[in-house]
Amino acid sequence: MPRSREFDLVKATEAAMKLFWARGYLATSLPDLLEAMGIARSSFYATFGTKRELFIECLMLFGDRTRQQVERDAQQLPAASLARAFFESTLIGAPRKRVKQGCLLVNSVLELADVEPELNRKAWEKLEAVQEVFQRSFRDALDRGEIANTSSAEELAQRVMTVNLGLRVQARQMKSAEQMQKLIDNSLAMIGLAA
Amino acid sequence: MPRSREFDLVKATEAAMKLFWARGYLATSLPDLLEAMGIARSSFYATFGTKRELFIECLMLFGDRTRQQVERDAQQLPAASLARAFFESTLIGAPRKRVKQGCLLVNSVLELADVEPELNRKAWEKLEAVQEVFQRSFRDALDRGEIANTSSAEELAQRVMTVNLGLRVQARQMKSAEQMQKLIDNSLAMIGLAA
DNA sequence: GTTATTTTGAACCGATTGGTACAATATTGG
DNA sequence: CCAATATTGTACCAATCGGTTCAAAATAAC
Repeated sequence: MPRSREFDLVKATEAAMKLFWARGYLATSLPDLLEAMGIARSSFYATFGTKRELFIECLMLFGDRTRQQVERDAQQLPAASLARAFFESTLIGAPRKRVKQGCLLVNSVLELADVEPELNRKAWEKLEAVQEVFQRSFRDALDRGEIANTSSAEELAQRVMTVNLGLRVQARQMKSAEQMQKLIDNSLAMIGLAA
Repeated sequence: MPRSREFDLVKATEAAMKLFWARGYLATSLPDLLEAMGIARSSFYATFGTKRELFIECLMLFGDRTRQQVERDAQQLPAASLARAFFESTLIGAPRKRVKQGCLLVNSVLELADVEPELNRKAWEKLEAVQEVFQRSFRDALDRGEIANTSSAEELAQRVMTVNLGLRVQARQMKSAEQMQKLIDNSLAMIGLAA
């Protein structure tokens, strides 16, 4: 048997994801990817297929990780503070550089809406999956009476999603963490979850 | 004196704007622009300069028109219903195709954040100008006591901006006008302006 | 008609795009 | 050492990118 080991496949995918995340799908060239991933052109096509296929992998990776994070939080936190935990961990707790990259899914959905409908659809589905986690959490909390039932679980999740999208766009412009914190506080107050 | 007339300069710029609006800056090629504008390659460079310069023109045109529209509404409507007027006119009243294009400024800000900092800055400034119109309107209304002073004008304008960004992203995915209307209603309820 | 100039179309530029082909090399198990 | 294969580097591909050049054609004022 032959040379069995490869480069770290996950690490390489993550490096690509970070690049797509920062620059977008179209603006990320193949040489850019190769350098960031630390592999040769031939290995790239042998391992990951086309740039498109790799990008889809990155979308999946990012989407699944985000959903899993919210699911973990949903098991440990009351539904009313789930949104704050999500916003603060990704928009305050994360390194400033990463915050300024916004969200790969949101970036992709906007960049590719008219240009790459299939990629756009995949990204949007992942965003909807996250919204559903919020919605389930709100539904459970409503059933248990932990939340005032002035709004439905669907409406609450929709609000979180709208605010989330708005915050991700602004995150790409934001200067200080203080401004971001104010923005988050104001947004959470607006959603109407006392917590 | 010579051949004085040209093609319609404004019409051509608008055609370019629509293309940038739908596809984004990077994904819009020069041949695409020429066909949509109905002019020859040589005329393009003689009249508009580079693709970049034309794009800046389009950003300015779009931003100024949007701000002017909000300013007009602000003179005729109570501040509390300004946001609804803005959202409904651009997200419900407009042709479905245009709604799905979202907002040129929002699209650009997200697409170009890391790739074209200067273009990103110009787009963001235009967005801030719109936010300021909202803020002025809220301030006047607060001074006149037309709005409950539970939130400051700055906070209210910030909320409108966050919701606006969120809605524009979702507009690129939305199917029916009914869903969009629900989303708008839910968002306006969240902002907390009884009107 | 003559002259001035806008507009056009086509040819051309170097650079870059995503993707392929392949021989050389490095590493593994036997 | 030998055989098998993962990986590399390089050369190459056609296509497209944004941008330039320039002569020909169209249109205007005189």
